[in-house]
Amino acid sequence: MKLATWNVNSIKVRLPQLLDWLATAQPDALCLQELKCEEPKFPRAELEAAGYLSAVSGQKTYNGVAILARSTPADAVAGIPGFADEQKRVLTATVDGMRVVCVYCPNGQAVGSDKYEYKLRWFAALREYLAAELQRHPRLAVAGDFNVAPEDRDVHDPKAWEGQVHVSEPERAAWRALVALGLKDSFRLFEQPEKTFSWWDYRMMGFRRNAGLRIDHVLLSDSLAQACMASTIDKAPRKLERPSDHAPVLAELTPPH
DNA sequence: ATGGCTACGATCCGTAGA
Repeated sequence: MKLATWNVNSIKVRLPQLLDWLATAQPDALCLQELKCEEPKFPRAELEAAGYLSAVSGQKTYNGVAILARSTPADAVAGIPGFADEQKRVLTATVDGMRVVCVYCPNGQAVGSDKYEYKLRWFAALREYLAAELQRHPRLAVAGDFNVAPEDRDVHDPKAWEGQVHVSEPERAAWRALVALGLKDSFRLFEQPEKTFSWWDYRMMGFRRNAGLRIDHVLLSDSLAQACMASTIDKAPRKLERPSDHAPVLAELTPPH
């Protein structure tokens, strides 16, 4: 089974590319971020016609997350229970006996800003939630835009980025605290080409220069990690006209016994 | 030179992303 995540940066603008990508990549489950779309306007029918049912937590202009799957994502829960937040950044549902948490982690804007403090508080709440969810669901996947580049090798120019938001030590510590729950970065389970990234700035010809960051991730609990056969980043959609600034990240798992 | 795109909702620019 193929599990994927993609920050589409507007479901409305990217729908044609999304439909093409679903037909080509054929994921069994797909986590989407930055829908920028309220639930009533979510293109449910178009996706269903393409063979995908959806759970959606939408928001106008900002944020918004969804989980697509071949059958209805079950037992969907929006948000982090007990963490009051207007921003629609988290959606959890069960797909093929696997608990899938779709996350759009805060950007943080700048180290020391209010949004940065919110990012760190948000990660602490996510950690508590995932700890509890892991107890209930040993087969757990957390997929999405984490807005953290875990290590310097996930950064095109570590010197230029040193100490900046997305790579600062408190953010990386928050990432490691998630991993310490017993979650594996699926991408790093395998040998990977150097300078593989999942996001490139629209400006300064970021993609042409491969000036990117690896900030989109699929984390897998131990039992899922054991079943993981491959993890890749598909740069093809980033090459299209009017692309999202993020590329899809995939993890391929052998079916459960 | 700290900018440069892109999307959105409201205009004819501001906010936000990363």
